[in-house]
Amino acid sequence: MQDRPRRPRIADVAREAGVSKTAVSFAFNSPGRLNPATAARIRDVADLLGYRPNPVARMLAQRRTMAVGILTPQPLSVTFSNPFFGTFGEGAAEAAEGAGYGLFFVSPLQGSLARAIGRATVDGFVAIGLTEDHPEVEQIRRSGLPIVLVDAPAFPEHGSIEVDDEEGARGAAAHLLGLGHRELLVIGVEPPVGREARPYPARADGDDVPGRRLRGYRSALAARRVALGDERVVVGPATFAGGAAAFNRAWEDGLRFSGVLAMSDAMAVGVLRAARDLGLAVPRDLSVVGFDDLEIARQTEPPLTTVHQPVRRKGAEAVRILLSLVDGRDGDRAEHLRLPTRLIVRGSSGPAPRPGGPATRSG
Amino acid sequence: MQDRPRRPRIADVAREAGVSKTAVSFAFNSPGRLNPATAARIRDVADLLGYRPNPVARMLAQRRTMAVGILTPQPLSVTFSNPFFGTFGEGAAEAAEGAGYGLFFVSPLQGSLARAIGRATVDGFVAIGLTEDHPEVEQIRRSGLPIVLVDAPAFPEHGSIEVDDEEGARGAAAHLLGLGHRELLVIGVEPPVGREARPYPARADGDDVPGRRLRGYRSALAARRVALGDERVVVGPATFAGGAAAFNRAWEDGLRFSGVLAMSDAMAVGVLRAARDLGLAVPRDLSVVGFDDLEIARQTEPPLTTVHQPVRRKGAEAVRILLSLVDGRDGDRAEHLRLPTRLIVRGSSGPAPRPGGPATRSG
DNA sequence: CCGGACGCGCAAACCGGTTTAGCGAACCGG
DNA sequence: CCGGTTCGCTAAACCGGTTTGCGCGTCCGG
Repeated sequence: MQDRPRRPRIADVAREAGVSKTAVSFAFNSPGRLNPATAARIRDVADLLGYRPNPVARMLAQRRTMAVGILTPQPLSVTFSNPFFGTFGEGAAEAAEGAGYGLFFVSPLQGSLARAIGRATVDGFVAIGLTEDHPEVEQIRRSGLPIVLVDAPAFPEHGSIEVDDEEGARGAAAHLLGLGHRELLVIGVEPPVGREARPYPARADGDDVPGRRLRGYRSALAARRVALGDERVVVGPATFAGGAAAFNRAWEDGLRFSGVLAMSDAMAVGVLRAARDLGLAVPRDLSVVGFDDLEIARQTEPPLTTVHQPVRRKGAEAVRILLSLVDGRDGDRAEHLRLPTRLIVRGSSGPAPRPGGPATRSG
Repeated sequence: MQDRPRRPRIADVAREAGVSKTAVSFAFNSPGRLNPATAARIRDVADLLGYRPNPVARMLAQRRTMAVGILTPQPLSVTFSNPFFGTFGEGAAEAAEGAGYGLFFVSPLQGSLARAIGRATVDGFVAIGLTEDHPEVEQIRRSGLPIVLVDAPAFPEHGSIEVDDEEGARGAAAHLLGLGHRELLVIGVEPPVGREARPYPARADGDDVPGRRLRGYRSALAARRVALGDERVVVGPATFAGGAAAFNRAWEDGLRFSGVLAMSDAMAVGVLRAARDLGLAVPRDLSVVGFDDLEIARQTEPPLTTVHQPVRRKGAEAVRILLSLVDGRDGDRAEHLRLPTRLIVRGSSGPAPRPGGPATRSG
C-alpha cells in the first residue's frame, strides 16, 4: 500500500532536469543567477513532479522561520473564548501578514508552557499575560529569541507595550462616583493560571492587568472615601458567561450595589444579561462600566460605557516591535510603548438611584 | 557587539560532557538507553549551557512538526473579526493541545494562499472556507499532507466535517413563516474572497455555506409560495458591524420587512442594534433569526432566536479527524462527519405585526 | 592574440538535530 | 575457560534544503 508516492525532493528535480541541486535552489530563490531558459526548464520539471521545497529544511538552512509566536499562559481554548483576543489577534495578524510572517499560537502543551516554547518554530514571541518574572521569559531569553511583553513592564532588551490600566480604571470608577454611586461591585478577570492562587484581593498589588485595574478603582474610591470591601471584588473568566456568573454569585450572596465595574467588556455584557434576568433595568437600576471597548460594546442594549484601550493596535504594534527586534534593527534597545486609555460614556451608566430605591439595599 | 552569545548546539554539550552527540540526544529522548548517571550528567551540562534542542532541526530529522495548520482563505485579520472563529478555535485548540499538537494559522501571505501553504510547517491542514475545487486543495494533496475540509464536501481521501446548513436554514425560515411573516430580508455572509465576485444571489447554487443556507431559506419560502426578490438578499462581512451595515443599507433602499434571516449570529447582533437605533422593537416590530448559536446569542436583549450548530465541536472533531489521518490510522479512508442543526427559539422572534403595522410596509 | 571580466553552473560544506548499525567490555551460565 | 548476552555508548548516515567558493567557457577591449 504505497499510497503516498513519496514527496519529490530537490535531488529528484535536479536529476530529472539534468542539473545540480544548487541550480534548482537558485531557480526558486535567485532566478537571476541562472540562465532564464535553464530556470524555466527547472521550474517546468519541478511543476511536473509536483515539487515543493520542504519548508522545514529551508528554515533550518536559513535559520529563520518567518513566523511569530503568540504566547499565552492559558490553554488556547480559554484564550479564544475571550473576545478581547479576537481583536488583539486581528491587529497581530495584520502586522504579521503584512511583513510576510505567519502566526503560531503557543500555549501550554500537556501542562507545560516551557515544553511548548521549546517546540515552537518561531523567530520571536509576543507574550500576552506573562510578566517578566515568569521563568518562561528567562527561558526564551536564553534561547536567544526576542520577545515582546504585552501588558507588562519589561527589561530594556525585551520589547513591551502597555496601556495605562490604572488611569483607565480610575476614570471608570470616578465616572460612577460622579454619578452618585456609592455601592459598587468590581468584577475582575481571573489572575493568570499557573501562579499561586492566593485569594484575589490580596493580589491588588500585583503588577498584572487585574492588579493594576483594581488599584485604579481603589484609588478613585479612596479619593472619595468610599469603601470597597474585599467581598465586593469577585472574579471569573473573561467571558460573557463568566461575567454573568460572577454577578449572579455576588447577588445571591446578598450583595447589593448600584454600579458595576467590570474589568472586561465580555464580562460586562454578561452582567447586562444577568441584570436583565433579575429584572434590573440598566442604567436606571444599575450602571455598568466595562473595560477594553471591544466592538461588542457598541452593540449591546444599552450600549456599554467602557474604558477604551486600543486593543487592535496593541496587537499590531506588538508584532511590529517584535519584527524590528528579529531583523536586528534597533541594536539592543527594544521599543517600549505605553498607550493611553480613555473613558467612553455610552448608555449603560447613569445617575445612581435614590438611596433606598429598588436595587440599592446595602448588602 | 557579540551580544547574542550563539545558542549552544548539541555538539557543544557533547564536547563539554565528554560524550557523543548521540548520547546527548538519548539523554533527552530515550534516557532509558543510557546509564542513569551519564544521562543525569549530560542533562546537568546541558542545563548549565542553557541548551535547548533546536526544534527545526528536530522536526527535519523526525519528519514531524507536531503542529496542525488552520487554513483560511481570508486574511487572518478578517477571520479573527468573526466571533464564529473564536468558538471554532476553542474546539480546535482543545483537540490539538490534548494531543500535544500546536496550532498554526495559515492565511494568504502577500496575497497568495499557495505561498503561505508552502511555507507552513505543519503535519496537516484543517481548511475552513475552502471547497474541494480550490486549486490550493490540490496543492496540499500533492504535497502529501492530509487535509480536513470544514463545511465542504470532500473526496474520500480527505476528511470532512459539515453540518446540515440547508435544513437549518429551512427551519429558520419556516419558523418565521409560521409566525405569520411574509416580508423577509436575508442577510448573507460575503462569499469567500478569491472567487469570482458574481452578484450574490446568482450563486445560490454554490456549494459553499452561504449558498447552502440561502437554498434552505428559499426552499422553505417556496413551500409557502412566498417570494424573495434578489434585492432582499444583502450581504456583508460576518461581523457585528457588517450585519448592522447590511441591514441599514436595505432599510435605506426603502425595503421593509417584518423578519430578518441572518446567516450569522454576529450579523444578527448587528441587526438587533441597528433596528433599535431605527426605533424598531424586537420582536414586536421586527423578528430576527441568526445562525450558529454562538455564546453571544444568549447575551443579547432579547436573546437571539437562532439555528444551533455545534461550532466548538466542529473545531474539535476536525482536528481529531486530521490527527487520525496524520497518524496513518484509518488507512486510506478518511472520516466524513455530518452533524445536525436545530432551531433554538429565544426572544428575538415573534408573531408578525398586523399588516399595515408600523414597520411592515412592503418595499 | 592575449588577459581579464563575466555569465553560468557545480561540488561540497553546512544548518542541527535523530537514528541505525555496531563495537568493546562486563557479565553469565555451562 | 569459553561463547553468547546484555549494557553503554559511538561513528556515520541521514533529514532536505541553502550557500560559498570556484571552475569553465565565452566575450570583449586593447
